[in-house]
Amino acid sequence: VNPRSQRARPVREKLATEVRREQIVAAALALISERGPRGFSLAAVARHLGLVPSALYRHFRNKEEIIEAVLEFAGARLLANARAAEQESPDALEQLQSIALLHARFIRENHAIPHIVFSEVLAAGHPERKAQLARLVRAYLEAIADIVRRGQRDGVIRTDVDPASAAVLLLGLVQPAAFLWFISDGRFDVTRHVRNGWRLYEAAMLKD
Amino acid sequence: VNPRSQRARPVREKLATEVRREQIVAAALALISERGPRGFSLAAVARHLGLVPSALYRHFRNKEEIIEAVLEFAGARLLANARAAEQESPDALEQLQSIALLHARFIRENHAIPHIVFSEVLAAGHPERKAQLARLVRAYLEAIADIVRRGQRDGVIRTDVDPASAAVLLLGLVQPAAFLWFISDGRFDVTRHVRNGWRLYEAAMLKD
DNA sequence: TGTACATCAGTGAACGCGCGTTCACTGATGTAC
DNA sequence: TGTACATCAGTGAACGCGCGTTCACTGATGTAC
Repeated sequence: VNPRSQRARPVREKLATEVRREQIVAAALALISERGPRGFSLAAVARHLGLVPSALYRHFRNKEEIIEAVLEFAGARLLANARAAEQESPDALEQLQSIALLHARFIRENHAIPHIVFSEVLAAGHPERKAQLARLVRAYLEAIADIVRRGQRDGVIRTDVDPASAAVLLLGLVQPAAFLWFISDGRFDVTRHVRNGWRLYEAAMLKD
Repeated sequence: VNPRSQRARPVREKLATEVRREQIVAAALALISERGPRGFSLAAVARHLGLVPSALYRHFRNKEEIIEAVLEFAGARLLANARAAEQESPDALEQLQSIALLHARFIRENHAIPHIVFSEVLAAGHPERKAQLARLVRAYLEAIADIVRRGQRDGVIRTDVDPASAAVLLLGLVQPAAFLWFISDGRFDVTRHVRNGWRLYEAAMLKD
């Protein structure tokens, strides 16, 4: 036996907590994306970073806290998408289309999201995790509804549609597409569906 | 100590395999609905039926086979909904609305479905489970697309919409609503959203 | 109608496994002098 | 610039737990005679 291999992990790399926290969140997302919620174990996260499981406890109090950080990250990304879309064009309908496309891309590039949203991560977690997710989604839908209202004021969107319903329906442009993409192992073309669906959505919303 | 309690399970109830298989599938759905995918353990299923875990192996080869049966049951229900909707009215648009409402009700009454669809049940299971789900959803969407095509032939639906996209979009009427209902602990009104959303969907589909 | 027997649903003890978490420790890193 | 020390990220052994699964058994049920 090689004597060097008997000394376990001879060179240890120490990184600051802020760096490790980000790495751990990224590893959690990657693992859920690749192997589903069950693939997200502390052992797997640690292995991904070249650490030992107990090392994670230097940066998070427990697994629950890691899930909290993952949700926070995903929520921030969705809201950032909404804000970015608002910058792109002054037209409310174009902003809505842009949000749908950015949302589709986000899920396509990071399909941990549907897993987290529906999965055991919530069921197993404390009720606070579910409440956190509810708050996050509500903020996102509120941002979309605001755009719809602005479009109604500007005279590009029919005034007889309920902004909240229109926001949920925009989610409906993306969510089933992401779902089909997921179960078809990537064969379903999300962007193509969102573009096709958008034409219907626009036709329904457009002021005559 | 009461001597009767020392004799474990003095009266044993034996039921035919076909009966037990149905009970086991029903128990699995109930447990996932109430406690999420993690709540669906063989121990919990057995407890639910007043059995011992190993008894389940008289009726299914392993846990995987139970999941297969659950998916089969759910898929049959969705297709039955589609067929029932077709009986209710000759009008394609009314049939589509009916499917959306029946689907919403099915999920509302049995919210194991979103869990199963996205959750670890798939991630953990063999690839065949995912393929089974994909087949099931494809059949459902195909049934809906057929109705859209019929509506186009009958002149009630615009001919420039892609039937497949229209089918996915109908799913988008229901899926986000079910999701919001789930994370809001039942406070979101699914049926109200589906009715509101339907008006937009209809407006987009209607032949001028 | 009564008895003998085969079938097979249900039992309970036991298993190996991966999980999240703890704890006393080690030793690299940055700071104070 | 060089040394002593506090800090704290990382270690590794150990834990209790619930899980899916096995296996030799028991005894209720339905059938053949």
